Amino acid sequence: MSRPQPIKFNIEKKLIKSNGEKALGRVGTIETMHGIINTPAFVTVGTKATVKALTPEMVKDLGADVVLANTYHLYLQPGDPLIKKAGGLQGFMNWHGPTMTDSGGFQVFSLGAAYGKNISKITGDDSITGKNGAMAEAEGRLRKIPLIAEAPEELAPKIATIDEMGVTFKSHIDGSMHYITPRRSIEIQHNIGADIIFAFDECTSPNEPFAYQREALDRTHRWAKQSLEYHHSQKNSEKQALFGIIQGGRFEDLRKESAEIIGAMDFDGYGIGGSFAKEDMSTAVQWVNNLLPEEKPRHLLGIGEPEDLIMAIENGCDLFDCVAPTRNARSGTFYTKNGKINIGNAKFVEDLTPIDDSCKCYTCKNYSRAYMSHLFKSKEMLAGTLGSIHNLYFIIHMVKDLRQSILDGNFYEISSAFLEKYKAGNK
RNA sequence: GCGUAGGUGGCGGAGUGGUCAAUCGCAACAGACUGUAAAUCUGUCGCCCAAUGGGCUUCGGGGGUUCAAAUCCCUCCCUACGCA
Repeated sequence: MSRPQPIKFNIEKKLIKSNGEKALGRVGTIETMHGIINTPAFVTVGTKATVKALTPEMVKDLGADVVLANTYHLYLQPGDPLIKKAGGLQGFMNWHGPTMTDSGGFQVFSLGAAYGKNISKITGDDSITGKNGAMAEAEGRLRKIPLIAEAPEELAPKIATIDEMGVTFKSHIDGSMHYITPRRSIEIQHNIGADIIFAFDECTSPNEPFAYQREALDRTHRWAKQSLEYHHSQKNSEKQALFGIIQGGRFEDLRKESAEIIGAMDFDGYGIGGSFAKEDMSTAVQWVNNLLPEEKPRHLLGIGEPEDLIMAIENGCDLFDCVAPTRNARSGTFYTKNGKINIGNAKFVEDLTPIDDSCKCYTCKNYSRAYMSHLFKSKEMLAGTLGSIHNLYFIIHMVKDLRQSILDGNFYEISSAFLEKYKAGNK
């Protein structure tokens, strides 16, 4: 009955509301083969076995506990057999702490339904209400291109298509065709060898109607079962933990059903997936976390703006990964306690103060906004490095501070004080 | 001094009688980015306005031809190269 546990999750303290009621949030630790993750924890994204612009030593020094890479990307390049040969992800990329891999499920979405469209992990109302479709139609008329009304999907450029058994991808690198099934995703993730891996799921577009969400959810549930069964049939399940993923779009009944079905499967933890409208996220997380088994860790996939992290921590998520800190950093958008700034703006050219005067990161301790502005304007490589150090430090330490505040019993004071200043700065 | 090629918006550089306030690139100015198709993408970029439109002044200076000129002619100024 009891199989060896690849990770051990301990809850140290639960969040208590001011009226004495228990909230969903909690503080804990996840023990993996390669070290401990103190939760809630921000998971640094290193899709292609590298946190863009940073060495592993920098990532470690700025306080990251864990790095997440991507199955789809590493399978295509350099190929998972090579990574296995190189000693797994840890050995290959020289990161000796805990690691995770995403299953490639998100690429079903970003290379499929969302490909070429203005839809992303967080989607504004415009695209949900179909404004982009209308604009494309107008453009089509302008160019006298006949629109095939009954088959708009055929016109949509996508390089991933779904069938019952799996997903066909056209490599974004060289155009070659690849077929990934749940089992194949787990096989690849076994070769990559991260401490925590994810079941292969279908992340749906919020534009899809209920009927499709229903169909996709059932498929994701079947895939979850296939992922889990294959995983447990392999020795790797003794050292790698597998997380199942909850989907269900914006629908309460689907989300709850998914939490119950996936939550009842013997996963080592759970991921909450999906593409959200901003206002949907908090409710979806609450529906799901009220139902998931309390004693297993929960990962809110792909989330990470400061206000979202506060919501996620309050509502019982233990892990969250996000490309925002590093992607924003590389395009010159930095987090500060007073909101985000764009270092490219003219007002920073001669600003000799640090990005955030209260920040203790390497960048803020040693460099000014004027210097960062100069690095960006002159397109120097160091810009992305110093910027990523700051943004990751900011987000990781923000989460660490919130973790501590739960231990100290002042989460609500700390988080609302943060939000007040942060939102005022963003206007 | 003679010859040749040129002088276009902050810069580079298209255009060579009408559809030109003038392709494009850079710079500049702003915005976006949430399980990384991303060191990326988008918008603005002569001036003004009651602004999915309208008005005004522009293509070295001046003058002309024409219904119409950045584009043709004359003249002056300037630049590069060649010859003296």
